[in-house]
Amino acid sequence: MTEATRRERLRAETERDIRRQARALLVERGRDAVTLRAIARELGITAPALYRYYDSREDLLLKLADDICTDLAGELDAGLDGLPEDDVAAQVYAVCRGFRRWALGHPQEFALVFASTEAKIGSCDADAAGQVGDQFGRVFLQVAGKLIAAHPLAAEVTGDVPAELHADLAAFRQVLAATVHEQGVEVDEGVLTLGAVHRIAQSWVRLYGHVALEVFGRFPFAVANPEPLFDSMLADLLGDMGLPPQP
Amino acid sequence: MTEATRRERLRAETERDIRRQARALLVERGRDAVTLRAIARELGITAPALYRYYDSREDLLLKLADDICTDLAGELDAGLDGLPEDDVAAQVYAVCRGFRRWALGHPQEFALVFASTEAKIGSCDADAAGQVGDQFGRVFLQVAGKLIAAHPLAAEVTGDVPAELHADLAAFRQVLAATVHEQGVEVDEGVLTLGAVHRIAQSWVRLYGHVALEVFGRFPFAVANPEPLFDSMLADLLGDMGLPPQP
DNA sequence: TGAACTCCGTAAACACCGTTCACTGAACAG
DNA sequence: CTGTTCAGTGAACGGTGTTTACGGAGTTCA
Repeated sequence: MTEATRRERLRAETERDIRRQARALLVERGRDAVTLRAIARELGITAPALYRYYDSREDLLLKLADDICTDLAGELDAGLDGLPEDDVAAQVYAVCRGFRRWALGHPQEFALVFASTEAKIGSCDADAAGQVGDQFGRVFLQVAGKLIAAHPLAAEVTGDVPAELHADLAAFRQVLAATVHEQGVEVDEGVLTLGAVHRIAQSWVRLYGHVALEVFGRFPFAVANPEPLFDSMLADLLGDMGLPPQP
Repeated sequence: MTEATRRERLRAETERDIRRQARALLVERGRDAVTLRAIARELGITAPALYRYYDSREDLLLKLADDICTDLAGELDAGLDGLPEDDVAAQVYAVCRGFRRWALGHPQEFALVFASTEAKIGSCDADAAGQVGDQFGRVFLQVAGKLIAAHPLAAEVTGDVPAELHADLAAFRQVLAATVHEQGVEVDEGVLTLGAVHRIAQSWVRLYGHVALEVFGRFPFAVANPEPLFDSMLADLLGDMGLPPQP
């Protein structure tokens, strides 16, 4: 039945335990508290044992960031679950609101994955094959692709895109197309204009900007009631994308 | 001449040295490398001596963040220096481009001040008196205020602002007015509509969002040529504010 | 079964870290 | 000169990441 040997099962189990403990420490007391010795102590083993599973603390944090991306993607997917297949607007709202909710509820994880100066952590860029690197990026790009496909921005928008941007945006288009395709949804090449992918990038700038500012408390004034501020940004953003207003 | 006693002079001098060393460590090897022992070692003293100057490492980092804000403000002010007093558009461009340039050139400092989960670091919100907390906020808000004053957005924009936002935006308006006033520039109360300050907040979201994404490398695709991407965002943003296009 | 091998976990050690504490000696105030 | 203030010290405590040599259990194969 179980292909795995006893040793392999045990190994997988402790690896899971390690990440779970690391995660708990990160959530409760911040990145600096994710300590090899603290993890080991909690697991009833010694710190050097962890080196059988990870090359270093840095390596563990990297894997942890990957886990977090996957969990976030799962949460966003769950939020997408009950929605009608053809109501792209609702899906976009769900992903954007879900991202904000998750970030506010998991500030330490957000900081690790989305505000880390270590280049290796959570960098969402695609590898050579044009596949997106992490699970969160997958969800975001899938919905973005469906948004473009459902609400084709006229070609006239493309004219606005400066020539210097073409190369980068073409690369982005490829990533988008690959991500959407991976999910089985076909999107017309003609619809995926540079202007459209440019707007997607701008949308990510605004979504990320708002969420990060809120998580880090860096608005230039004390925001007592942040939710409507976010909603107005979101409405604006989706208006720019050609979607009708929606609660 | 010098009112200060010998002891006071020496104290001020070593305090400056401490911050300079701390800053160097932050820049060269990141936040975690800003270590009391490393600073002391470099200064030829022992670590406990630093406790005569700061309550803790955390306290030192907080003061460091304040220094950084002031330096950033100085750099932005310098970029503003040669510009014609009445060309607000040029001033806005200078501040936005200057902020990006600074952030890309000082990623560790940017992360400390603008992406820290510790609430006490760099939180730009105003205190009870309506004064902005840090020097960087001062520069940003001054230029924003002048932008509104020079290019009054018609009152019709205000109608778009949801009622739930009014309280927060009114607070922001107060901060803005106080900051601009502090510099001697008068701005008409009628011009500072809620719609206008709302757009300022949205502009900060986009400026911060782009810069942070670039510093942390979290665009969903590999950006080979980020400058035009920033410029197009900036042009869009200032178009929204009612400014004419500009190189 | 028994030998050979793989590999998880250990203890000890090294070089760091923040922080506290009792102390010295120079600068200062009168 | 006397008493006080205070920057800086050295020792110590408990914490950290990481390396090393080593034991012992799981696995493989003859």
